[in-house]
Amino acid sequence: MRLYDPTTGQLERFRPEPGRPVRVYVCGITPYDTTHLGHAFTYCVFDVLIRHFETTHGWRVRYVQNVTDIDDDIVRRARELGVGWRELGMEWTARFTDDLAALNLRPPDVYAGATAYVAPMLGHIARLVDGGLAYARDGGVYFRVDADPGFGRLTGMDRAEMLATANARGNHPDDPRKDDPLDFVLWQPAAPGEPAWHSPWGPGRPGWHIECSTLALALLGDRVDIHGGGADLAFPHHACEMAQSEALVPARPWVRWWVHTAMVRMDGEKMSKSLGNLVMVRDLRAAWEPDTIRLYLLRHGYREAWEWDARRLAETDAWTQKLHAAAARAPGHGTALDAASFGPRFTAAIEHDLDTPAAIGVALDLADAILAAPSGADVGLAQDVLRAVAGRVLGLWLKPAAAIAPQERRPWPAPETTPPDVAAFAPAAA
RNA sequence: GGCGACGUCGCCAAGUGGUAAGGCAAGGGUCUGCAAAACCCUCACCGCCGGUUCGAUUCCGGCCGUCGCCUCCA
Repeated sequence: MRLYDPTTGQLERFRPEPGRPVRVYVCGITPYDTTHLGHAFTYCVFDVLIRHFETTHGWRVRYVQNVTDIDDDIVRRARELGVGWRELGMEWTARFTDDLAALNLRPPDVYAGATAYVAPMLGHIARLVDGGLAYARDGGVYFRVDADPGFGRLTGMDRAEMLATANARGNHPDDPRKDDPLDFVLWQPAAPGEPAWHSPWGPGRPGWHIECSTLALALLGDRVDIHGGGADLAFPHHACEMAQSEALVPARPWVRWWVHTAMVRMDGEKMSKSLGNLVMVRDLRAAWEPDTIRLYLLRHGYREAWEWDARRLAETDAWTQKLHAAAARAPGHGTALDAASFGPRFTAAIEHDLDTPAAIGVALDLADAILAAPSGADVGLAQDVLRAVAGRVLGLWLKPAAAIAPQERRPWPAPETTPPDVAAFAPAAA
C-alpha cells in the first residue's frame, strides 16, 4: 500500500515488519464534550485503514487508543458543572464510544485511560530525569527540549523558529520553573483539591504528552508502525511524544509512519471545542442513517481539509439509498452479472493513499451495475463483492439502522482506568 | 513572521501534457386538469503573470487570495 509519509513528503510503500502485527496507535479524545464530526472523521479514517490491512491484506493488527481521562479541561469543566471529574469523563467517553459503535467502527484492541498507566509513566519520567533529559522543579518535571537536537523535525520547523514564534506570541516564555520556554511538562504538580497521584516529586498528575508515549511503549513495544491523530496534534503533541519516546527506546525511528487527518471546518473556521462551532455526531444520528454519516465522512480524503455542509450530507443520503437497494436486490437465477473488475478497482483506490472518495465511487458504480442488471439476472456474486468492499472495508452496514440487530454491533469497551491516590493527597486539599 | 495545504461552471466537486466527470441550483422540454415527482436537453477556455513544451488547466518559478499548524484542540 502506498501511504503519504510526512517525513519525506511523498507516498511511500507501507508494509508491516516481518513477523509482527501492524502496531497502530491513534491518539484518543479528552472526554468532556465530544463527539463532533472532526472526531468521527479521524477515527473513521483509521477504521478504514485498519479494515483494509486486516481484510484485504490479511495482516494482523494491534490497535491501541487512549483516553486522556485526567486533564486540566476535565477538572475545570467538572468544577463548573459541579460533577465529579471521573464521572464527567466516563459519561463523555461512553457517548463517544456509543457514537463510534453506531458508525460501525472497530473497537481498539486496547482502550486505555491515561490514569491506568500512571505508574509506568512515573517510571519513564524518572528515567528521563536520570538521563539528564528532564529536570524536576517545585513539584513538577519538565522535558528539556534542548536535549533533543531533532525536536520538532516532524513539522519541519527548526528550534530557533519555534523559540522565536513562542516568544513572539507571548506564550508564557518565562514560566519561572522552566529553563526554556519550549520545555514541556511531564509531571504537573496538583493544586489543592485536584485529583492527584503520588510521585517522587510530590502529588500531581501526568502531563499530556507522556501518556501517549507510555501507553504506546507499554502496549506496543519499542516501535509503532502507524501513529495517527488529527493534524492539529502533529505539533507539539507528536513532536513531544517523539522526543520522549526516542529517549527511552533504541528504535529509530520510533514511529515508522505518522498519519495525520485533516481538520474539519465550519463557516471557514476549524471545528473545535474552544470555538464551540461543533456539529455533533449524536445530533446527526437522529436524522440520518449511520451509513450516510459514514459515507459523508469518507467522501473526503483524509489529508484534505473540508467544510461541514448540510446539503452535501443530504446528497450523500442518495448514495446510501442506492447502496442499500443494491445490497437488498433479489439475487435471481439468470445470467450472472460480471463484477470481477470492481474489487481490484476498489482496492487500487484504497491502496493509493487511502483514497476513500475514489473507493466510494467504485462502490457506487458497482451498485449501479447491480441495479441496472436485467430482471432476473444473478447478481449474487456482485453483491458479495459489494459486501466485501463497501461492507467489510468501508465499514458500511449496507442496511438501515432499524434493520441492524443488537448483536451485530461491536460495542467499545469502557477504558481501563485507575483512581487517583486520593488518600495521599487529601490532607493538602483540606 | 515560519512551515504546510489549497485556489476548476452560481454552490459543492472529480480529473488529465493534447482543448475539463458528476451532483445541487438554473433555463428549456416530455408527461400532467394545474402542480409535484420522474425522465430528456442546455449550461466552464480550470486565480494572475512568466517559463519549459509542438501543445498546459495539468510541469517549474513568482505573485495574489483562502485555509491549517506554530504548547486548548481529532
